Amino acid sequence: MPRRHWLIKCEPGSYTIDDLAGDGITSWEGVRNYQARNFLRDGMQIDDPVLFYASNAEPSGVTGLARVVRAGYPDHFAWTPGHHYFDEASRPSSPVWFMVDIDFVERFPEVVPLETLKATRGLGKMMVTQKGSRLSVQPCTKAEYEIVVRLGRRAAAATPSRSPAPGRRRSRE
DNA sequence: GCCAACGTTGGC
DNA sequence: GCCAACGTTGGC
Repeated sequence: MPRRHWLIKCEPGSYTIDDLAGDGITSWEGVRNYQARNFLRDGMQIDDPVLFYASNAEPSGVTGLARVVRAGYPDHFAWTPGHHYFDEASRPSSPVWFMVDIDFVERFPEVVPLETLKATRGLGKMMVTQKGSRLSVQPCTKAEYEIVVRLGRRAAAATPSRSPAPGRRRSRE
């Protein structure tokens, strides 16, 4: 099967690429949307590349890369009464919700903002750039993934305010 | 904090 | 099975 590529969203108040860098491997539980569930359960395979997207952020955008290290398995947090992710409809004998494990790969020097994604050639059809796209687990194409990676690795150089071009720097104040 | 877009629930 | 009401997501 060809390698699949993904984008996962999380609000910085919950989890960030820095948290992932610190944790290394983490479980990705708590997704409570059927379409996203299907991608977690049926789509994500070990070693699939993942874009890590910060939503509701300033700015929102892709902050780094992760990798699937465990394919879909039942979200057992749904079975713990009182837990934030508890759902009485899910049982060990017939789990409703699924999760994966991901591993940290890379933190971009700067976030690649949604605005940049929208303005970048080749990303016009990417799910995350569509209006009203709320899915927290999305597939993307290999080409889209690679474009975003290129943007992410160049982000620092593309931020003009950060470092003036050498030739234009004043030698003395 | 606003609100548009979307998903889910439940009355009928 | 329709659809209004409601809840949530997430850009802005």
